Amino acid sequence: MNTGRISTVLRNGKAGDAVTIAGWVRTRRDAKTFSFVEVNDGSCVASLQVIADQSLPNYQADIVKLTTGSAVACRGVLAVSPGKGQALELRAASFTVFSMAPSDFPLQKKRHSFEYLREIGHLRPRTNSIAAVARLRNSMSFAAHTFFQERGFAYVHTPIIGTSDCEGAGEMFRVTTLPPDNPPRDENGGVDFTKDFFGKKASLTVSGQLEAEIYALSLSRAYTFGPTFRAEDSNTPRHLAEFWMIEPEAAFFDLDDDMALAEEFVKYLVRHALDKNQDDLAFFNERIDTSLLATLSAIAESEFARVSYTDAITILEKANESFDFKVAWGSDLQTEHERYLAETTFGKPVIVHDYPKQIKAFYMKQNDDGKTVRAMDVLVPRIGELIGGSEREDRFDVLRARIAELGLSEKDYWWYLDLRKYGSAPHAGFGLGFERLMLLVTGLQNIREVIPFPRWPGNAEF
RNA sequence: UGGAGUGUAGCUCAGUCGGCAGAGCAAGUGGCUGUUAACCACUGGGUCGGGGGUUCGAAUCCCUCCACUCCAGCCA
Repeated sequence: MNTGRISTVLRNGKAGDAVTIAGWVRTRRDAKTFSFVEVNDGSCVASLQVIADQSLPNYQADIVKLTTGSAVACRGVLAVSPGKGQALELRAASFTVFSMAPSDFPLQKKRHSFEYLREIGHLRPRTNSIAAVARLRNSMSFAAHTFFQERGFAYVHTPIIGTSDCEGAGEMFRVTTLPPDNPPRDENGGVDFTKDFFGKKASLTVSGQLEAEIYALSLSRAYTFGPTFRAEDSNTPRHLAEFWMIEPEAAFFDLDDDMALAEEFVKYLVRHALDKNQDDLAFFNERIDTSLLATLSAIAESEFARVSYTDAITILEKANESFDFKVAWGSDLQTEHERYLAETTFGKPVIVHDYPKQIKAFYMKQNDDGKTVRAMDVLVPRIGELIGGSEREDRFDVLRARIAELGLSEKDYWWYLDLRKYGSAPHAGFGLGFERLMLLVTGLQNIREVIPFPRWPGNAEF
């Protein structure tokens, strides 16, 4: 079946063109001697208005009974539409009905709540909103790869399953093939994981960073883009149990290079959306967030603010604002503090850098002041933390001492330490939560809407 | 996981002081019409989230459980 895409027909078609399209009926309106059938194939927000005349052989039998959700194909000729709302319409010469959606089809020609749509994950991409998310997500994925490819970063597939028990980024999902009801026991009565598939405890990855460092210290520039798993009991509009993270890692990069890369990356992606997904963004701007286009244009053109953690604390202490959480040097910035900085103080994305070492991970490079590390977070209005990154500790002795100081086991990190022993080099990287980016570019409120099949506590149906 | 809120027709919601279960949309039937979430009329459609209690009587008050949403924490 040689069908055209509706996006192409609407963009390039002219009156008189013979075309065939296929898709799903959004709505039908009957006139005296013909029917208006709006068909959408997911290629763009717009549907194509098909004129089905009563002279069609299956007019009475099928067409006037078409329901929302039915699957059809139409062959005919494009014509200038005399009605308002569309430039072109398709005058059908033949009209095939593949299947008629019964009356209990869950999607109707009206707005549904996103909560309801989550319950019908198998059908929700047939809505304008979720289809627009899917197209934009595809476009953003492609742009992320293009950005790094253009800059000499190699795409590295880091493992999904790992056995390092202490990456320090939250609760992990255990991977095992041991029988849950009667696992092998060791002499202390505990589960004997040496009998497990990998010979030790294994989990789904919480970050590809440590492995990305291996490739950064061989290819110089590498990045990962893959699924990431956190078994936290999180129930918020910004967290998922399974999400996609982009993690570039570059040798001979210091924190300033890292921050510059992060800023360039975010702007590149936003600009790409503004350039290549105008129709979908216009849809979100109209239906979801009327300030979206203005916000994205501002981000694309703004210079991100940079402020040290210490200066940020000073700003927050002087702020004429009653925070629920006390501001104090040495404690982590709360969401309310981050939003105040991004939304009120600077009114644009802000990069906070050089955090106290006690609130950051062991692998971050220590400053000479003995108190802070070369870490940075990119905070954006409305979303909060979009990116977290750092320059990595590349000095063998310093890293080893830090591991000991935190009571971590050196033998768990033997290969990570080896990287500092053999040809160590300054390097830095960051992690960008892909779904957080999607929140930014769609204007949507809940992260469960911007991933095709969201997973959160109690939910993994589709 | 803590705090707050919500749960009524397929969907979105109203339901007053505890007194016969409602509207719009969707579906079905008929009508009208180059329509635009088309329109008009009629028809069918209910475990009021589940369980327990108070009461002559509970969608409504009380207890409990469940689900979802928002805020917060964990973070990306």
